[in-house]
Amino acid sequence: MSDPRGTATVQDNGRFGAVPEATVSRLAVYLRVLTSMIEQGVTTMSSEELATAAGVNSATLRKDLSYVGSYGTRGVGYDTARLVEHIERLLGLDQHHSVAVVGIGNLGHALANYPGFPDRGFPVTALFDVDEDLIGVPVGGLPVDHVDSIPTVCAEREVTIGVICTPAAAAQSVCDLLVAGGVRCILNFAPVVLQVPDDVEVRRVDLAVELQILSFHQARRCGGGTVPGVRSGAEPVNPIPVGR
Amino acid sequence: MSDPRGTATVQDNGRFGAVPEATVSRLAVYLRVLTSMIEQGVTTMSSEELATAAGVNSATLRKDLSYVGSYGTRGVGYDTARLVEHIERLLGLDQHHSVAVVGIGNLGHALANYPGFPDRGFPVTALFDVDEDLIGVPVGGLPVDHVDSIPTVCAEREVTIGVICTPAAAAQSVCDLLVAGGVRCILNFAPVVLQVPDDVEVRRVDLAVELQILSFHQARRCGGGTVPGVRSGAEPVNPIPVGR
DNA sequence: ACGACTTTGTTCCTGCGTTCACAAACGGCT
DNA sequence: AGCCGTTTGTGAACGCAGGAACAAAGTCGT
Repeated sequence: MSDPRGTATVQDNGRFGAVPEATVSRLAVYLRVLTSMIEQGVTTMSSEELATAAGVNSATLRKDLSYVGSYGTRGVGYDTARLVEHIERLLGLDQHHSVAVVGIGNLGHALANYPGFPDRGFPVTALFDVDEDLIGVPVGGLPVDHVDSIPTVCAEREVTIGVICTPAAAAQSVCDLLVAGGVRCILNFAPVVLQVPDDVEVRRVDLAVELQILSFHQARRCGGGTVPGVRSGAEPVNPIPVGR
Repeated sequence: MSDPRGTATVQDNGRFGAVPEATVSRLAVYLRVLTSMIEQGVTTMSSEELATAAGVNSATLRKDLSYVGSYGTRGVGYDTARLVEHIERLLGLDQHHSVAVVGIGNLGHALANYPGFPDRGFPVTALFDVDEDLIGVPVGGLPVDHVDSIPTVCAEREVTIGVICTPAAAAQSVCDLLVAGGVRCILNFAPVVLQVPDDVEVRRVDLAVELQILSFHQARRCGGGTVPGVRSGAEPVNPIPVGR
């Protein structure tokens, strides 16, 4: 009934020991920084340098790297090329990936053309929409297929990751189609909580939620600003118990 | 030097007691579920119902709501309308918000037209780009201004949130311009860690990182599957010490 | 009007994640 | 060759978040 997924630790089961979820997301950041530095000709970085570049504590970084069985050299630092290689392997980036984008609206269109996907090893190989006018139209060099063909096309092209950019109402049915097509990783931009089998991993990105979080922080900083007159009128001036 | 921001608890300072960061993001989700239910005519929900709809534990939900000084009725549940009102106030949504999008490429174009922003209280009131061909062109009914005018335009239109969709190389300078224009909340889609003053809040959304996290989970589940031939060839078969 | 049931609000506790601090290891210099 | 400074890797402590369990409170039925 309850779904403990979310911020839980990834309970190993495989080749590597258990790697915390938080570490995984940071590893992806390190990877980006490292590749960027390699392009600039940097061959060695200390944990301190890499940590500041990634915006984290150096101790956290070293502990994160210890999960990948890191090969740093004491007194020198990390070999950037080797570290990239190891992180990529841990993240499974040495395996084949193929992305399908469902819902070619504004956002889907943008993601279909997003260079960051193919650049980082995630080629987009299938596009889907329900709109007949879009079917067959090439977007970013790839024709759009009908959502009904999701299961067959995804199976054919060995799609590993599905990206849902549909309206909220269509998201669950699209999700079911992706799962039927063998897709077990889903990135969901629709503002709904998807129901999936246990062996399917869903990550939700809600852009409006991000703005609301920012709004909270600003309201917090500004201090005042609560508009009067919204209250029901029966409550005391300070209804919220301050402190805990 | 080190920047502990990120997953730290929001250390109060204001009208409400300290609210954990994780709670804030969930509150935004509850808000979306609640407004959706209200549209369907639901006037009362129990913590159990709301929790399952939001995909969280009911105890967690109740604890979250306790931070907003919740007004539930024991034996009945929560009045949806009142709860929405309280959450909106806590998140600062009763205050005026105005969003600027910088970088009108594929992604910026999509965000400028993203209905979820105005629908949830975040009207987009300014667009910026560096491309001369785009200046003056209306996107979603709003003309694009040059990035050089960011400080003045943001100040004029009282922009509270800046969204950066530029290439990585331009992100920091754009960020500086936004800060100069009085913007203190920034949503950054560029894959770089921005340097900002202490009173500016930055949230980063890296779409490729999301895919990499999914990739990790899939690699983890599949078990084997490491493609041979990519290796340098000097390492033993099992270079990573299994277990810790 | 009273009892029983439902549901909230809260307290305690467990577990994870982050940080500090230190010992082991390695390169460079004399 | 041996010493020293530097940096990694890790063990321990701290703090926060999540989950279970329970008492207070309020409603519904009789």
